[in-house]
Amino acid sequence: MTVDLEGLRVLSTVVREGSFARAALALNKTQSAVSYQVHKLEQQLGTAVFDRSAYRAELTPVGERILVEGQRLLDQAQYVSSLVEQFSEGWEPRLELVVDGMLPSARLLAVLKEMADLNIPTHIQLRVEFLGGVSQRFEQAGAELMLTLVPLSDTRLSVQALADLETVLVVAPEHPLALAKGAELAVLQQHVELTVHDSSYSKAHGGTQTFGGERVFYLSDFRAKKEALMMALGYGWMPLDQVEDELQAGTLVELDYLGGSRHRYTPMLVRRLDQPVGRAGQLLSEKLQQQFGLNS
Amino acid sequence: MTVDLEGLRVLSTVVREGSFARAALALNKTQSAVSYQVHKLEQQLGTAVFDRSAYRAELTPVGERILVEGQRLLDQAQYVSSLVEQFSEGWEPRLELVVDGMLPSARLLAVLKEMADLNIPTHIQLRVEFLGGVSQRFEQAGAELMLTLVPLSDTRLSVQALADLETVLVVAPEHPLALAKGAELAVLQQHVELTVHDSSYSKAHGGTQTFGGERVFYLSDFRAKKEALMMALGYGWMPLDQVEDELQAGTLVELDYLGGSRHRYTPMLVRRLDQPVGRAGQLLSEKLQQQFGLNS
DNA sequence: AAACTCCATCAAATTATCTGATCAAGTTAA
DNA sequence: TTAACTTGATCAGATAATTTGATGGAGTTT
Repeated sequence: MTVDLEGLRVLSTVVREGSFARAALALNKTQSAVSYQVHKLEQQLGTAVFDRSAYRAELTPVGERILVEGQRLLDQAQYVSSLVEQFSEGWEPRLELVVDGMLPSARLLAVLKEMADLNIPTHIQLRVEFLGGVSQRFEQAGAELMLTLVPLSDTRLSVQALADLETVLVVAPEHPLALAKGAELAVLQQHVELTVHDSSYSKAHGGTQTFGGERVFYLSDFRAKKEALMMALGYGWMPLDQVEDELQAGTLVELDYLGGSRHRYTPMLVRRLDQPVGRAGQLLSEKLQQQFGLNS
Repeated sequence: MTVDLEGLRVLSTVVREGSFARAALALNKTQSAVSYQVHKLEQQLGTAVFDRSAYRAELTPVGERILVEGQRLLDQAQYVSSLVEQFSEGWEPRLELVVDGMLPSARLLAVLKEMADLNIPTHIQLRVEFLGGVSQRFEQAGAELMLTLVPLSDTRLSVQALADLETVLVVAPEHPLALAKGAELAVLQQHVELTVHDSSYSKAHGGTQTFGGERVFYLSDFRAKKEALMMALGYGWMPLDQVEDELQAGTLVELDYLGGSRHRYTPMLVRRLDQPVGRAGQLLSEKLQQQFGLNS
């Protein structure tokens, strides 16, 4: 009841060549084999594809439409076959990159767009995790690459440090801590800290928990965290590039904390040494290093 | 060298069912037939799709990707088959509508969008022509429907008059004719008239020609004509709805012409009586009548 | 009118695919 | 740990699908 590709291929050739006989020639078949395939296709569809009442067979309206859709089908089939060829040329079928959500997403997306524009056969999967969640996911999901902020020492991994990333301790201007001068840790602990939690553990997403005596509020990502900060729910660390506009506009202010209100992280591009890197992985690594800059 | 659908169907079933044997059961085949198809597919692709080194066969990375692309292929094949079913339920494979470019295109597009949203299997082709070109195209291309402004009397056609359409004679305010009061035809003829020409004849697109002593400038469509009018290249008739904004803003002004600066056309929805109307044609007719309104 | 080209059709030959049986290897359950 | 199963491969023979090659009627070209 369903079509097969050979029938469609023959249909397409007949239309292109203009007659059954010439299509047969083009396909290295006999004319009767072409006739057979056309009949088979018509039987599968349950409708006439050609009108043979005249001298030369002509497409019926349905036939015209089947031809168009069938061509798409043939092209797609061709693509599936060509995929494998590209895989054997070093392009990997899948490439998974795990990144820390603290990293500037605009840069990441720019890199991914560049990759997409190159029309690479590789499916690139991006996963966003936080802190420890990054390397955990990297291990467990068998991802090829990760961009993590947590240092690790595993001799089976290749680690390439990228340009530093700065974080700032911020609060809303109307929050009591905004006025504090040279606040100590004890002062901070009297208020709610907002934290983006490792998403694999964040079952209690958005719920308040007591943790080591401090009051911590867990959020799913930095977008939610920024909103919570601006609503003066608490204080917290934010990547500098994600709050630059707010600091400028004064909708968020930098905390005056004795322990230092700025902190540097070093993003690291990590891949496995025991697994060969495909062409897409290689390319992605280069583009990431270029976009994020090498550690100076 | 290229894949066939049966192999992909089997691949898909094996993955869904979890083993060759259970796939065989689901497909009403024997286990060895499934094995045969998988081998065939792998040979066609030139790569292993399953890794059989362990107890149960597992997809290779390439296999996973082939599965995904193959599924798309199978869905598309299913769609091609289902198309024919819908055609036999009264939906025509193609529907061509020829319209006069003077008609308000926003309304037309609204109707076409409504049709598209209904997810109809019919391919709707819209052709824009002008005046006589509309019925010419209707005849020659064998279109199913037309919206024309030129009255015709053919007993083999069904003609349904729609709500009138008004045109205005306009010029740019800086054009000499803008100041003319009660201009006669002879006065008009001293200036260049801008006309949208029947596109099938408009080889001399955009060129000036002498025609019956009058100087006429031919343009390809009303968008170009409006621009030319605003640049004060000449005077001409425009559909009221396409220049309402400009008349309001004063970037175009209505000519004071003795013969009358306004003219009414009656758009007519025409179809052939000798050909049955498909469901899409029926639906489109109704929506056009609804959108453009019946003649009062 | 003669020579072609169009496509259909049919029996026979050729392939492609499936069956059914058997096997080695790995898993499960008692 | 053995006995009973399951997993997928393989092979010869059976069956089904496709192709060939020959023929014919109808329409075209020269």
